[in-house]
Amino acid sequence: MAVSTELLKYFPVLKGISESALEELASQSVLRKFARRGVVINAGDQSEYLCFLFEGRLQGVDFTLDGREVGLYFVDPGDFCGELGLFDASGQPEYVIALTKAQVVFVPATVIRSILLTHQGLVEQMFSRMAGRIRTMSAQRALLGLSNTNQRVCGQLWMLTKKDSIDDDGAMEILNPPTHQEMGIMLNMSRETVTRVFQSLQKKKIVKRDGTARLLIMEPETLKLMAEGEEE
Amino acid sequence: MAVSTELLKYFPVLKGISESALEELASQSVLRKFARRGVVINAGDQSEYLCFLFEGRLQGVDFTLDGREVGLYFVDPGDFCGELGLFDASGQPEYVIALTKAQVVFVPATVIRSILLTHQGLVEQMFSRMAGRIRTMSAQRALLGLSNTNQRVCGQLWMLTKKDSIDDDGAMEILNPPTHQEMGIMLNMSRETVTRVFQSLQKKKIVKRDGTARLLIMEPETLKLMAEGEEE
DNA sequence: ATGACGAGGTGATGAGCATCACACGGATAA
DNA sequence: TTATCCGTGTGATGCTCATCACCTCGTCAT
Repeated sequence: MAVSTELLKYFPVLKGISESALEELASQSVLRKFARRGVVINAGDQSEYLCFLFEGRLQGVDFTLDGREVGLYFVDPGDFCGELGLFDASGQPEYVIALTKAQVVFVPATVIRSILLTHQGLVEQMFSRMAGRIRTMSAQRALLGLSNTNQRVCGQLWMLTKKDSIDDDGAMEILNPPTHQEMGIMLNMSRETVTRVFQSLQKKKIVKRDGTARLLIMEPETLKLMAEGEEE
Repeated sequence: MAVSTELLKYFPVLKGISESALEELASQSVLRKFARRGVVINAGDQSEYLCFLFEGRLQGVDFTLDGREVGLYFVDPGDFCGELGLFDASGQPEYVIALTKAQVVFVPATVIRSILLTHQGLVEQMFSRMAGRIRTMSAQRALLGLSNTNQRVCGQLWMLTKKDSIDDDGAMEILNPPTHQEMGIMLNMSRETVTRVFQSLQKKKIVKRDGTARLLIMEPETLKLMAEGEEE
C-alpha cells in the first residue's frame, strides 16, 4: 500500500514539504504499474488521486463528439497529472493512458488538500504546474495552426526533443518516441501521413531511428527550421 | 486609479473575500476600456496583472512559428485572465485581445498574491478557474479533431450558445458572436469556409442573424446533432 | 514453430478546402 | 456628400492529405 518517502522525494513539486507531511503522504500512497496502453485515469471517474509519474510516458487524450481520439499533452517522469480533480467536482475531462510501460504513484487528493493548507510553497508549485500545462497546451494548439504537415511533425518532434542531450556530433535524442499513430492523434493527421513525413526526414538524414526506444535527431537546427517553414 | 468595491463584487471568484481585503484590492486596481481589437495582454510582457472582464468579450490568441494567428479561448464577463503570471516567471505565452468594446479591471498580481496567503477559499477558486480553463482548452482541441468543417463550426457555435437563453420557440442566442474571420482562427479554417457554412446554416433556418450583436440559434438541437455529425 | 498482432511502409484515388480574385453593402469619418 | 474600411458573399482552381487496400517485418505468447 504505502510507498517510501525516498520515492516521493524524486518529485520536484514535493520538495520543501516537511518530513512529517511527507511520511503522511507516503503512508497513503500507492505505486501502480501499467502496461503500454493501460488506462491511468478514466474520464468521468471521480478520480480522487494525483498521479505522479515515476517511469514511462503518459498521454492525456480526449475524444471528439463523433468518437475520434485526440491527443492533448504528454506527461514525463517527475511530472504529475490528475490535478483537475483537486478542488473541483467537475471531474476529469479526459483520459490519461500509458504510452509505454509506466510506474505511477497515486496520492489521494484529500491528503494533498490538507497539506496544501499548511504549505504555501506547495500551492505555488501547483499553480506553476497548471500554468505550465496551459502553456504546453497553447503551444500544442499553435502547432495545429500550421497548415503544412511537415511543419507540424517537425514542430512536434522539436517539442519532444531533449534539449540537454546534445552529443559530439550535435545530435539530440527523443526517448520513447510516440508511434506514428500517436503522433497523428496529437497532430490531427493520419498515421500514413506521419509515416511519409518520417520517411522523408530519414532520407534527408535529419532524424534516425535507434531501436524503438530512441529517436536520434541528427540535425536539430534543420528540424527547427523546417518547423518554422523556412526549409524544404 | 482605484475602482469601487461594488465593482469587484461583480466577480464570483472574489466572493468570500473580507471587506478589508476587498478595499485593499479596489484601491490598487484600475478600470481600463478597450476598443475592438485592442490588446489587453501582450505576450512577453511581464504583465503583473490579473484582468477581470467587466463588459465585452476577450480572446486569448497565440501565433504559429510561421506567424499565423490561432485562437485559444474566449473570456466572457465575470471571468478573468492573465493568471499564468501569478506565481510564475515564465510570463504570458499568449496575447489577449478584445473582440468587442470591453471594460477590464486590472488588479496587480502582488496584491492578489498577498491576499491568497490569508484566504484559503480564494486559492480554491483560482484552482477551479485554471481547471476550467484547461477543460475548455481540451474541449476546443477536441473540436479541432473533427474532420468536417460543418461539424467544427456547429460545435463552436454550440459551445458559445447561452444555454439559459431559451425563448418561446425553443430558440437560443449568442451575444456578440465572433466574426467569420475570428471563428476561422479558432477552428483552423479559412474565413471563406466559415462564411459558406454560415450560408448553409441560414438557408436551413438553423441560425439567424439579428444585427451584428446577436445571433439567434433557431434550432439548437439540430445544431448539436450537426456538430456530432449525425445530421446533414 | 506457428499464429496473431501491432508498427511501419507504400501506391492510387478523390474529396475537401485553402487560396485568389473580386463584388457588395453598411458603418464611420472627413 | 464622398471616401474608406471592414465584414461578408461567391465562383474558379488546384493541391494536399485522408482514406482504402495491401504488404512486410519484428515480437510475443503458446
